[in-house]
Amino acid sequence: MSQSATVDRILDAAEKLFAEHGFAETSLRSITSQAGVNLAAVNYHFGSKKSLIQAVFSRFLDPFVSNLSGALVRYQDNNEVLDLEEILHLLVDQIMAVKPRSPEDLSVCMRMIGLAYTQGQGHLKKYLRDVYGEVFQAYLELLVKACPELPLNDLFWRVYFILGSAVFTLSGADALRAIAESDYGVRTELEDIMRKMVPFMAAGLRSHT
Amino acid sequence: MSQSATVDRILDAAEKLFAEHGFAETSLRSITSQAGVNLAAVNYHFGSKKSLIQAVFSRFLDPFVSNLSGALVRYQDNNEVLDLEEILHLLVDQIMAVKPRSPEDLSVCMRMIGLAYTQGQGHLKKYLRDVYGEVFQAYLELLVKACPELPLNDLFWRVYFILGSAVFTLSGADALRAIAESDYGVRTELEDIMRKMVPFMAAGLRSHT
DNA sequence: CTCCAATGTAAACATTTGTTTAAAACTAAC
DNA sequence: GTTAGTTTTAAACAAATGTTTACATTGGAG
Repeated sequence: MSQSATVDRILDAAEKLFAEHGFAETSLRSITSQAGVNLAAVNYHFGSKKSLIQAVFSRFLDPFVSNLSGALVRYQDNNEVLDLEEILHLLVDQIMAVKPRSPEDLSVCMRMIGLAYTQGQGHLKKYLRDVYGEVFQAYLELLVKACPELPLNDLFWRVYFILGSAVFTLSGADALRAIAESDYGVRTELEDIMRKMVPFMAAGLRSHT
Repeated sequence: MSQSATVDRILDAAEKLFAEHGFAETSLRSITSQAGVNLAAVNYHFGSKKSLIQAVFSRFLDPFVSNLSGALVRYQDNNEVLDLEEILHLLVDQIMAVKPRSPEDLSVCMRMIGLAYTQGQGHLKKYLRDVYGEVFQAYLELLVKACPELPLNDLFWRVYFILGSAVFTLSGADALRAIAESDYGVRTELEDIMRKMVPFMAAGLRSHT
């Protein structure tokens, strides 16, 4: 078994279990046994459980953010002004461009963002800001331009409103999709959920008090 | 020290620590030492840590839901049709009517709802549905009536969008308020945040694809 | 006062946790 | 084929966890 095989098996197992049970509730032993590797492999390859969590995180987020960053500078260079729907769809497109590895990684990622922000301290929040803060700011600029009449202070809060919608709905997406299917007989894919968010969020951002 | 004093001290300490660090990351020892009571007191008075979590939950949620339930039947009896803003403000009012004990309990409660829904299984989700499901359904009815042209399936998802906004923003409210104050020089109370949510959510619910 | 149930306390319990160690197995270059 | 470096393995580690036990203390009712 080559190195990358072990590393990937750990990442896959961790991703799945984190999405199911959360981080604190998932032990290294459950991860390694699910991955079929030795317990010590996590500390050998990743150093610590915290680093493993961040590795799961960045495996999904790195390519997504890098794609997004590319798209953002493209729009900045062209000085294009996008409307809100286009700006929001940008995220959906970039997520869909990265996603095809598994349906779980998006949920894990969203759950991590949720924990990072709802959990007062912790390494995740700092990690997020340090690694992805710049692209986040650039994306914010786009939103500011698209909402010229909205006070910055209000935009600040609304950004967290839409972030909350995404984090909450997508991190529990599996359970919600099951409910939607049994109650309304409609299969809703992750992409469908995100598409449904766009007009909702755009209208919310545009609303005036 | 009478019984209720110990019980309340435990609940206060647990609420504060849960809000700061989360549930799994908060040990009974930290709770009891912060409360100034013996470690065994938690198991004596509550039976287990899970029950303590639910007790913290219901101390805030019980009076809130009972108030809300009263308001709901009042509107049902009068056959009044409220618009979306009024329906959403109903929640703000009922929360504010209960809240004045501490600013933390709302955050704890929101975090618990978040965990209950984003954490695949767990006792919290079942507890929530068993105890408060009925009122939640009644409130949903109000929303359905206020959005007659919206397909039920879409309303389902949008309800979780607004729930996500509330859960995410309010459970991390302390940190966000600090950022808002330092970046924009505006002190934003919990009630202000909730008031800002109302037009955002109403517009989102009304939006059409 | 006496007694008894309720409450508080200290200590110990068995598990589980993340991490480390030291030796074994493997891999590939010379 | 030997060697040097990397990876895997089993075992042990210390620390922390929720829970239970057995005993003390309390506080009011008879």
